[in-house]
Amino acid sequence: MIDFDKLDKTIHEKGRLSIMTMLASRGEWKFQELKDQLKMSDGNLITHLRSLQKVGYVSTKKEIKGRKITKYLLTRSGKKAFKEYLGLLEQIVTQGSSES
Amino acid sequence: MIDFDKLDKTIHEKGRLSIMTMLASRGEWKFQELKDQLKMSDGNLITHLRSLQKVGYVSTKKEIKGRKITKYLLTRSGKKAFKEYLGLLEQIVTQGSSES
DNA sequence: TGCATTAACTTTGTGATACAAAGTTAATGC
DNA sequence: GCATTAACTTTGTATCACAAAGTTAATGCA
Repeated sequence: MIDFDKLDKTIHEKGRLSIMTMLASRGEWKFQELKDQLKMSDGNLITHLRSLQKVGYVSTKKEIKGRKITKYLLTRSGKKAFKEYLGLLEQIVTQGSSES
Repeated sequence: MIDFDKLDKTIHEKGRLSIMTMLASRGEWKFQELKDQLKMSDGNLITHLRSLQKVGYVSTKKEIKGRKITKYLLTRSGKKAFKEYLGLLEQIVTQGSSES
């Protein structure tokens, strides 16, 4: 039986899952890029990013020169947590496709 | 880019996802069996089952003889929706594991 | 010098909902 | 007829996703 208690609630939410997937697929994303791709409001996006930072999955890089630009990326711990989350998804896919 | 809008919100919630996974892996489950396996309260479990029924993913079979027993199973539409949901999970796993 | 513009926020309000606890109904078996 | 059990229903609470609007600070152009 799959242990659904292990399913990371922070990652599992749709908005944050899409953020995590993007960050995992490519190193760094600007706030604006995430916003454009995911079509989220400023408030919603920043809130999700904040909660991902709070649990230590995401960090930021600030541009020093020019207009203020913030880039978001996964931390080591974020990569690990996401990997584990994907492991669980794989289990679900496998079990769900078995159709016994 | 993965289309996260297609991610079925009814299925995606942890509790209902675990129910759907169980129902997909084996034909019929008694209310009691689901409750024991998933360690949910009566109220929580029945509420999730109701919302799955409401969207037509789950149906019931009642025992006619003996103590009242209700069995839950996926409908055709539920199987289809779950399959599509799993398709999206697969995309996420694939993209997430690519680590470009 | 100052004004419009833009990025990245913060604040606030609302509606939805996961979940637990406790109560209800109806049937069984002793 | 009384305790027990399955399958609910009802109710309350706390969380949280999301949008809208306001804030701050920096830029570049008039």
